[in-house]
Amino acid sequence: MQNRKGRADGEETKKRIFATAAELFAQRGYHNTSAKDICSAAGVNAAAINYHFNGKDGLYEQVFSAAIEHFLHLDFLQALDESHATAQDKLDELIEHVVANILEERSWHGKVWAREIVTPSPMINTVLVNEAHTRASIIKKMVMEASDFNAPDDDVTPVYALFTLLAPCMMLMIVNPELPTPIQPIFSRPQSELVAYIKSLVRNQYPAK
Amino acid sequence: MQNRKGRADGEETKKRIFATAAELFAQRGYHNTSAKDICSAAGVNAAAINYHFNGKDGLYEQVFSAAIEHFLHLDFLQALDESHATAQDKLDELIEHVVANILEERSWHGKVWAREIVTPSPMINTVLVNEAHTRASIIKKMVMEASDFNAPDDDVTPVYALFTLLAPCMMLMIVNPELPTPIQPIFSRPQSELVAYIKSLVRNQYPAK
DNA sequence: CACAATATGAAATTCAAATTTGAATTTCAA
DNA sequence: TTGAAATTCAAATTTGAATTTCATATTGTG
Repeated sequence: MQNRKGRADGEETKKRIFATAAELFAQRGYHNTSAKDICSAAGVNAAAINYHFNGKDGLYEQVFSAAIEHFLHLDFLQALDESHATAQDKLDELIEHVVANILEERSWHGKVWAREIVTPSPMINTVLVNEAHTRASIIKKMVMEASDFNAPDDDVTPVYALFTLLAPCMMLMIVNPELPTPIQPIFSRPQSELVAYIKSLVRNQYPAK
Repeated sequence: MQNRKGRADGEETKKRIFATAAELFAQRGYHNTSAKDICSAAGVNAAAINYHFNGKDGLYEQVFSAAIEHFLHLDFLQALDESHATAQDKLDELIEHVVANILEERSWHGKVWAREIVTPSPMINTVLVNEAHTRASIIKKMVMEASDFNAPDDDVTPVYALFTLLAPCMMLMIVNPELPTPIQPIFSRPQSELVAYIKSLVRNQYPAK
């Protein structure tokens, strides 16, 4: 019974629901996205979410897990950390990678993450402790190694350094580029310019090595 | 009939509902705050919101209007703009003012604003065009005057400058200090240190005058 | 072929939140 | 003191979203 293959399009429907839900959750957030919205956008029946994901919550949980898995992919970070490039080069590559990720058309991973920070669901605490902490440590280390600053007993310095990198990224993830905000022009600039901007922000904070 | 004075505590109840709602909307956002939550927290009957504010939407509208009115108060900005201090001093005072506002205990104005940016309600467009644009222009001008950078035809520069100031502020407004995020330590630092940090971020972006 | 497992769709149910209602209470002013 | 307007309250209703049900359709396998 377990390994019965089943009807061919089942998996297809499931994937379509997942993809649509990810987009919508990223765009509008959990509470502004009804199950019906997802189903009609995906062109499937209302019962499908329940059948495949055991309800809207279950669907969100899977979307969020995937977001964690893919945004700031741990393997990438660790490989970068262990590479033999100079600290400055590592940091540059990280920034390029992150900005590319954020600006990528239909990249929902970062947005789902960011929304979870702004309006946390019950799963946030575990995730922060398990996933975010590991990644943050690696990034903090990289940022500090690239500067001349040798963090003393006062170890809040790396946290500020991290903050300098995170704040503009978060902003880019969260603000809707369609809205006539004062920073809207930034969204139509070339990606390389944004990358250069963030690099300089991070570098100028402490004396460069 | 019009100028009949009416029952004494009516205004009082209305104020209490408003204050409670503002706190809750700031803390949890519109969709995570039920009308019943507001009423029971305010210790009033469920019908009161409808009676005084014509429903939850009407209440939110008033809270948001007040947030616009009080956060980055236009009079303050204009007075600062027209003062005879040096550009650098003006900018410093602005940053001090904003950070103080954000960190102030029970200051809901900025949070309601920030949430509206993240998850816009239908009123956002008008507000951005009418209110945000005016304020952003003044701030951009101040940031640019304080730097050595003379904006050429390429006028995206002031937008980046604004971004450098807004991003960390937005982050502070949005992230819940109770959550074990990687940047949590920042929330227990003295306010003066945060102010100094943001000042240096903004100053270092372009050659100081 | 036929049945067993899997998937879909439309309609019904459940559930929680917002709103409305109308009776009771308070206040003010004539 | 009495009546009209303002306010409060508890209960009922409405609304909208999520979930469940069940009848039906599809597919692979014995």
